[in-house]
Amino acid sequence: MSADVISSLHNCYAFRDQSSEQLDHFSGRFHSATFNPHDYLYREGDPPKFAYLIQDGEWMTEIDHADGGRQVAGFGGVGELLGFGVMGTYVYSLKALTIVRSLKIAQNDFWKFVKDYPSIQYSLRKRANQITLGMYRQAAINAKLKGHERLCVLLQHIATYQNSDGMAQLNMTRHDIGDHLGLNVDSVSRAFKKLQKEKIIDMDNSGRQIALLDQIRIQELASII
Amino acid sequence: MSADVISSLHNCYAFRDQSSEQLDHFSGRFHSATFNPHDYLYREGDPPKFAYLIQDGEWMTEIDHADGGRQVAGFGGVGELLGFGVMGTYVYSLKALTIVRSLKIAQNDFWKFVKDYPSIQYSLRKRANQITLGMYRQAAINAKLKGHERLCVLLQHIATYQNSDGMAQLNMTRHDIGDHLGLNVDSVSRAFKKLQKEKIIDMDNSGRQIALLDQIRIQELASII
DNA sequence: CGAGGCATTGAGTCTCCTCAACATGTGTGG
DNA sequence: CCACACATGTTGAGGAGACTCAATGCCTCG
Repeated sequence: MSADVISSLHNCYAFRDQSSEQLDHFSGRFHSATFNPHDYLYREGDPPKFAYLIQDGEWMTEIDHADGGRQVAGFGGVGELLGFGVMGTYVYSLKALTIVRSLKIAQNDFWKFVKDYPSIQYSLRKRANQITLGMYRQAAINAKLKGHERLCVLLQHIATYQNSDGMAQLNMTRHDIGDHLGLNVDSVSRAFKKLQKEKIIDMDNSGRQIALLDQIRIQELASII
Repeated sequence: MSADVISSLHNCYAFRDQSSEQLDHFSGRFHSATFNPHDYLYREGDPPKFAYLIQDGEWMTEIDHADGGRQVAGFGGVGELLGFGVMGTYVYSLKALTIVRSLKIAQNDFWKFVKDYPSIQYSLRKRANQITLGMYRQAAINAKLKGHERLCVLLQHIATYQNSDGMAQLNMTRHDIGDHLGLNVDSVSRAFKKLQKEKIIDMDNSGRQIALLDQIRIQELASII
């Protein structure tokens, strides 16, 4: 039971450098939490109670705008640590796309953990830098690439975190994809159709199961050139 | 002399909570550095030697892409602390737009400072969160707004950090602006022209001095709605 | 004076958005 | 069990906005 927790912590970038003994001291502070598809782990604006370590499943982060518009910040999978910001409230919502198994830890316990083992600080800062860089990249992607090219970037990303060779299982809607890539639903649909016509991808009838037929071409289209 | 350093540190978000005695311990580690317009304080990819606190002047941060393309991450002014990332190299270049007066501190000294006064950690994390949120916002702006609307967002930002009521002095080129907003030079020029024709802004002959004639309308256009 | 960087402007083209119609699947209430 | 609302997705027509390409003017610097 605790061994499962420790093994999950070891697989997270933040705690990778801690010894099993160190993790053992804190493993009792983590508690399992499971969510169904479309559940929110937390919502933008709520006071931050817990940080979450994703053990299994897929999720998306979203930020609402005043008018009902929405920015989908990102999609992700296993091993990410989320919700430990320092802004007084959660700054984005975290939503389950599939069944999500997670370990949650109270903010106070989390920061005590970090304080006791300062090397975690370094890992957190490093990850924060990577995420910020990723957003610079996304801003450039949305600004410079065409719709079907942006889609290639996303398909590569999904195939990577799903670790499923040459396949991408889309657990989000076309609307979600559009809000991430800065396209409307119609344009997302047309972008898929274009890649399919050019035999770069193939789709099943549901439109949710994508075969990446020509990964070299996908890589080319996804490059910021 | 040292009083000048301490006063500058006090005006920076990261050191605002430190006592004058605490700052005094470290003020000797900061050294003045002045840069001319178009100078780089540091370049993307270089090993990080110093962190910089901007005392005076304006700057921009940029990230190069493989092909010669470029993402301008942002423009800014006085009081910002830059270059203390943890990625092994600087992740973006920092370029002076005007004459820039700064205080630089060696990375080792900076992190020793932070270690001695952990509340600085908190400020740094908070600021990092704000910057990441700002990039989410920029991604949404570039994805959803029209050219002249994006320009309004930028003009508001510049007027804010220049703290010059109803005016914006553009110390960057149209090309820089385009690389920030995801537009090409021509489109930037047309966006200015459009705002000018609609009497929302006025420009001098140089095109570098912008009067914000209708700030209410600018606010409306800049809103993500 | 000439070269090069910066900025503007016009013509033509392409991408994406808007709006509308339509298909499919799911859940709810009569 | 059927009728219906609703969410999701696809497709087409028309138009707005941004890009490409080219020409031109201004300014600075050697």
